[in-house]
Amino acid sequence: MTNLRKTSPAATPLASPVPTKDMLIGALLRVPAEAIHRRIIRELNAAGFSDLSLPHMAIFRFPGPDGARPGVLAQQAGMSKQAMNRLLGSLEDLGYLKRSNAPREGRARIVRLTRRGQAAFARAIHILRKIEREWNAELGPKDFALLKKLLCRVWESPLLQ
Amino acid sequence: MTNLRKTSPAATPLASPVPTKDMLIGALLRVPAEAIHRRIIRELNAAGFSDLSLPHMAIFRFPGPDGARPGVLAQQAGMSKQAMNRLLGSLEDLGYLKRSNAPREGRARIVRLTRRGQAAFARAIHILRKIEREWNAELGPKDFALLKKLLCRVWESPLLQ
DNA sequence: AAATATCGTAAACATAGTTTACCGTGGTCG
DNA sequence: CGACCACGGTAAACTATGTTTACGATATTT
Repeated sequence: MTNLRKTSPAATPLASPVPTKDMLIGALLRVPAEAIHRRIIRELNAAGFSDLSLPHMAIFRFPGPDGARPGVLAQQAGMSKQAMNRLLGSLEDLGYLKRSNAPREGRARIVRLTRRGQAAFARAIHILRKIEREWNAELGPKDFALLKKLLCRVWESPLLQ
Repeated sequence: MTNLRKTSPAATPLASPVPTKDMLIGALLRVPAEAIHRRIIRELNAAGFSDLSLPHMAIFRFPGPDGARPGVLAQQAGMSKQAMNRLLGSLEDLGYLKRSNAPREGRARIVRLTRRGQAAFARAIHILRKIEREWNAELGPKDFALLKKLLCRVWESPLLQ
């Protein structure tokens, strides 16, 4: 009679009931990409970085922000400099990084990960490697390597405008 | 001297300067998936559906919402029922769909695409097929089919929790 | 030196999501 | 049967996060 949870919070997406044969490349890429994304945050949260949320992942991802300039990070993430700056401010408040002035360039700034920031980033890489091992086991080493190679070719091609 | 644009709006993400060899599966999937996502919205907007925005894509995607129930759509999209309902309301206001009561089940509702909604969904599929043709030409038919097949295997595997 | 472009920042605003709460229907079990 | 409760959907308040607009400081150009 106490009002328990009667609402559905955000959950991991449900797989669609449609045969995979008919699926187009959009869904085939999007769904696993999102699954990985969510899992990284989940495990990062469980690993002591519970103050990191989804949008922070725009920074703790591939090449990592260490040594980069805010504007470049914004461009890589596909968001405005202002939005990126807000994110950076938030992560600075949380103790994951700091912004300092670039040497010899008064207007530029440089992002530096703190020790905690480095730990979180290393952890994210660790989780990703664990995921890669799982995929490797499921698909087999040859096919997994093949999948990555094909995706690399997409990356290097002019397809991604 | 009039205040022209001095700010960087959201742009398409910049490719990172790191060799693809070192990239992990997360980025390899995420970046092309996002590129496709953005392109579909862009072309949908250009094709006369300029009132559709990014979040609407949670509905106009793979199996399509026609005949589905709001709660199921929410689960598939990985968001709360309330958020999905807001989206559905927005799309209903824009004339893309309507919600009606399900027959024989007083509490359930059914989403139905209007003619305009069907047109938009068909257009999205059309754009995706065009993208597939481009990938097919770039990678070669064999390798593109292989890529899709491998992604299907991922989909069917228990990897995507 | 003045004009202008660039990098970073800040505040106002808009959008979109979660949390909290509720209504009506349908099933369950005393 | 009737009380209870689970379930699908909805609405409002709150929160988070992004864009728009605007600006300050530094570098560059003329």
